[in-house]
Amino acid sequence: MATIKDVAKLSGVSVATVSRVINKSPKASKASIESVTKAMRELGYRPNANARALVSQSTNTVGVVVGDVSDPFFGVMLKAVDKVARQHNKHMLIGNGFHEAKTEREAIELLINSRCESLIIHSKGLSNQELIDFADEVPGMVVINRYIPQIANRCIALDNHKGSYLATEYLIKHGHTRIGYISSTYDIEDTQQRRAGYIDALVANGIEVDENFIEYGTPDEEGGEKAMTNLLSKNLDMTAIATYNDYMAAGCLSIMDENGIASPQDVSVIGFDDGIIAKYLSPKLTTVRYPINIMAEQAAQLSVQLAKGEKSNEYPRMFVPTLVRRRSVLAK
Amino acid sequence: MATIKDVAKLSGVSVATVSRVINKSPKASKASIESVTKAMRELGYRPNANARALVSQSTNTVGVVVGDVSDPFFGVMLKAVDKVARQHNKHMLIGNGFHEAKTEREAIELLINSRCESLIIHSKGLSNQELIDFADEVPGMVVINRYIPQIANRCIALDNHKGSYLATEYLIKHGHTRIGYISSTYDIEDTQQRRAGYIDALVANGIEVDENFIEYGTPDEEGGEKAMTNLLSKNLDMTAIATYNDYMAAGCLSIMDENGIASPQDVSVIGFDDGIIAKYLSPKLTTVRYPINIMAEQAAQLSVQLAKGEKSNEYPRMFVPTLVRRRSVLAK
DNA sequence: CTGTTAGCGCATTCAC
DNA sequence: GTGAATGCGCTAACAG
Repeated sequence: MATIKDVAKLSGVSVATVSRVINKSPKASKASIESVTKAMRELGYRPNANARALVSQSTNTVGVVVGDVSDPFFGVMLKAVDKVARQHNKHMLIGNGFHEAKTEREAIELLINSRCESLIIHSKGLSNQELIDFADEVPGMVVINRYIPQIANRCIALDNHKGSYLATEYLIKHGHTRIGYISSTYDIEDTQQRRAGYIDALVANGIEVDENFIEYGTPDEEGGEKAMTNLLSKNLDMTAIATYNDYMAAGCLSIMDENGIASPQDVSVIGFDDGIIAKYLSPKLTTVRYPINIMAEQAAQLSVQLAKGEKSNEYPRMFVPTLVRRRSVLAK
Repeated sequence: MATIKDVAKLSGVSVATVSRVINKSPKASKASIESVTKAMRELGYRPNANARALVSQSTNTVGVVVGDVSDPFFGVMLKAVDKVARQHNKHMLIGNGFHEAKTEREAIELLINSRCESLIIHSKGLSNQELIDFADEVPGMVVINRYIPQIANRCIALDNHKGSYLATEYLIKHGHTRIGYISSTYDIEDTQQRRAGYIDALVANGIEVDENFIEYGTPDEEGGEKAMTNLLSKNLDMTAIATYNDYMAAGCLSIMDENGIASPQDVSVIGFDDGIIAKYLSPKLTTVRYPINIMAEQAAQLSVQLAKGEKSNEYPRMFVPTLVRRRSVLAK
C-alpha cells in the first residue's frame, strides 16, 4: 500500500507538502495541490489512520460498549451515538459487553487501548468502583443507563423506579387492584428498581403487597411466558399485569392468548421500554417509554465535550420515563 | 498516559524486554516478567493499539458496513460477525451506509484508512464497478447480500427471486389466485428480484399478471400501510398478499385490521425476512426466512481467511431462503 | 510557500 | 536472556 513517501516521490515534492494538501492546509500552492492530488489518485493512496492517530494523539473515535448489538434497544442507541459522532466528524468503535463483567471489562480495555477519546459505556456487570476507576482514567468516558453517585456528572440514566411506579399507578387509576408483576431474573439495578416502583405504587395506594403476585423469568419472551404461566397457575384472580419489559409483556400476552384470556378485556397488560415490538403486538402494547435515543444522543454529546476538556452541566442527566397509551389496558 | 518507556524505566529493563513480556515472548526471564508486570500495573499502562498496528502492520480489526445499525436485521448480522471476530481475537469497526452511495463510500474508505484487514460490506448504493475496485484493493473484503459476478467468490448473497417465488407459490398451493403484491420503492436489486419472483410464480402457474395487483411503498410499516390502502381501494377481490418484507406485511395487516378485514380468514398475508417482529404480529406471520445470521457468520469467516491470504471455496455462497409457516396464511 | 527533521509508541532485528 | 538501534507512516515545528 502506497505511503506518503511514495506520493511525495511521484509528485516531486516533499512529504511535508503532501501532508499539507492532505490536511487542506492553507499554505499549499495550487500547483502542489494539483500534482499531489494526481499522484494520490494514481497510487490509490490511503492515509494511514493509525499513523495519524499516533502522531496527532487523537483518533477521532468514540468507543461504545453495548449489551448486545442484536438487541434493537441497543440498535437505536448506537444510531443515536453515530448521529452525533458524525456531526463531530468522528466514527464509532463498538464492543459487546453481554452484561457480563469479564466481557465488559475486555471491551472497555480494548477501546482504551485503541485510544478512543470518547467512551460511552453501558455496563451492568462491572462494579461501581471499577467503572469509577475507568472514568478516572478516561476523561471522555460517560456511563449510560446507570447512575453512579461518585461520577454523577458522567452518567446518563433513567429513573426506572418512577417508570414502573407510573405504570402501576396507571393500572390502579383504571380501577385495578389485583395487579401481578412479571420481573426479571437478571440481578441488575434495573430489575430491583422497577420491581420497587411496582411495590411502592401499590403501597402508596393502599393495596396490599403479596409476593405471590410477583413472578420471575429471563427478560425476554420465554421468560414472560414462563412467569405468566406460573402466575396463572396460582389462580389469583388478577385483572392486570405490569411487566419488566415489552418482551416479557409479549410472552405474557402470548400465554394469555393460548389460554383464552383476552387482553385487555379480561386482563390488562403494561410493558416497559416502548421497544420496536410494542406497537406490533396485539393488542398494541401500552407501555413506558424509555427515551434511549435522546439519552444516547446526549451521552454522546457529553462525552465529546468531556473529551475536549470542556465541562458541561446543561443536560438533564436523569431522565424520566413517560407513559405511552395504546390498547392493552382497559378500565375495570 | 504511560508509554512503554515509562514502564521500562520503572521496572529497570529496556523497552525491548517490556515489549517481550507484553507479547508473552518465550524469551523473557521470570524476573523481568514480574518486575515489568508490576510496573505496568503501577502505571496503569495501556499498550497503544495504534502504535502496535503501525509497526506490526496489522490492526486485528474487521470492518463492517451495514445499512443502519438500528435495524434489527443488521443487529443480528453484526452479532454474527462479532462472534467469529471474537473467535479470531479480532474486533469490529462499524460504519453506517444508509443505503446511499456517498455514505457507503465514506464508510468503506474510513475502514480502509483504518487498515481493517477484513471488510464485510453491505452496500446497495454503490455500483458494481466501484465495489469491484474496492475488492481489488482489499484482499479481505467480502460483499454480503449482493451478488457481483466478477467477484463471485467474494460475495455471500441470498436468492431473493427464489424466496419470493416460494412465497407466492405457497399462496397458490393454498388455492389463492387473486394475489396482490406489496413492493418496495427502493430501487435496489432486492426489490426487482423479489418482485420478479412473485411474477414468475404467477406465470408458472398460469395466473394472469395484472399490474393493478402490485402496489409500492417505502419498505417499512408506513409503506406497507400506504400500499395496502391503495390496493384495497381498487376493489380487486384479492384473497392473498405477498409482501416485500415483514414490516410492509405489518403495515398491511394493520390496515386490514382497521378495515375489518380478518387475516387469515379473509385475506392471507405472507412476509419476507423472518425478522424479529414476524412472530409478534397477529396473526403470527408466515414468512420467508432470510438466514442473515449464518450468512454473516460465513462472510466473516471468509473475510478473515481471505485477509490471511488463504483461499476458500468450501462455502455455499448463494443461500436459498426457506418458508416459515405460521398463522397468516389459510387455504382458500 | 517548501523541505528537513524529529519524534509519536511500539516490535524487532542484531549484537552481546 | 537482554539492550541499542531502526523504522512503521505520519504531522508539526523550524529554517529557509
